[in-house]
Amino acid sequence: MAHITTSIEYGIHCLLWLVGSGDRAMSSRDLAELQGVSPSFLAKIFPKLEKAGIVAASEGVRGGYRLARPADAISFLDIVDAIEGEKPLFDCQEVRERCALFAGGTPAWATDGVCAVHAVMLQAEKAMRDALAAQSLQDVATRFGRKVPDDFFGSVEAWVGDRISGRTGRARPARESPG
Amino acid sequence: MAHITTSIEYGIHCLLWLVGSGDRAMSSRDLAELQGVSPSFLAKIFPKLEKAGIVAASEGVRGGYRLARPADAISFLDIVDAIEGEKPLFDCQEVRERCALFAGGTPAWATDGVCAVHAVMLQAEKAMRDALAAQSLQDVATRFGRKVPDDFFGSVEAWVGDRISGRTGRARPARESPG
DNA sequence: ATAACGCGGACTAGTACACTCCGCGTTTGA
DNA sequence: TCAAACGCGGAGTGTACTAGTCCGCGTTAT
Repeated sequence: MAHITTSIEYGIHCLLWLVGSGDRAMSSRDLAELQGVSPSFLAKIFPKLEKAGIVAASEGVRGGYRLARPADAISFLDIVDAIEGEKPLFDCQEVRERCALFAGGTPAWATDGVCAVHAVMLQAEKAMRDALAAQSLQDVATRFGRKVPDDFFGSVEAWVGDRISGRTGRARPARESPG
Repeated sequence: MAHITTSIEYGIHCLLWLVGSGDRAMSSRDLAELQGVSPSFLAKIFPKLEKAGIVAASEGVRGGYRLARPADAISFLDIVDAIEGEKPLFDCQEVRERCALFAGGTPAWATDGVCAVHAVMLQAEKAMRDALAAQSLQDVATRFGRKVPDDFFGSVEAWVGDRISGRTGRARPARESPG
């Protein structure tokens, strides 16, 4: 099991689909089905991204989400903190205060400053956060864009457009007709 | 809650007490009571440190643990891995394979190499592990030693010696007598 | 007016962590 | 020699968090 959860993983993958989708909003359900993950679970993640100012929501029938700012201004750290809520890597139990030799009262020198063990963990956490902060959504999207075949994003556009118009009845009235 | 657990915290604090205690073994119960933590819980942690070659155990009535190698050859990363077992920071769900556009078969270009999101997380994990590997037990013990008053380690020696001899009856036969 | 949206609360199953308890074999010292 | 102090390991227990579902609400386009 991991400290960086699957919620974060799903969130990042969704945001990557939103990079370059311009002003067209995508619903969380479409993003879920496009990626083969649980729609109801994704629906729990997006409000967190919205409260953090990473995506902007539009309500109503053609509503959905789009990036609230340029993809190069959204770091992986932003996303992790938005979804997980800045949970520390390490939760210091202040063992140093409980030494048996301090029966009755802990001396001042023992609790002065940050616990030495805690300090090491904070340093490690900072190293991790710095690494996450150094990667933007745009970086990874660009890296991914170089891998895909030329017609891929065209296919995605078609798939999304097909779904929206299919639901609102402007096109494809035949398939999956009720009854 | 934290990914670096309290087991690791307790383990590190114990090992710090063992730095400089030379060839005298300390029992896990003494280490627990010296620090005010659960003896039975500590007893679950030490066998992991022993299997990892960080401490050496001696059995029997005056048995206990001592460091298996010099404190400057034991890094925080060694301890974390010994107790937690090298759990990854991130568990990739391979979302990229499940794209709805890949109905039936995922193309080779999509699964080529490491997932781009996973790659970022691996980089962040490496940054954290490097930071932990850069800190040795000796580093922190030295840093702590500069904080304590001159007679502190003497008091510790006395406390430990008192406990051992008190239990085996060589001294202090009076206090806490039964009945 | 209906249906697709986002929103949020309540709920569930599984798992991990912190912690306890017990019984075993080993070793020492009274 | 026998009890007590050790380490060792397995089997628990309670709590908390994660992943995931379900429902009803207000909003909005067709």
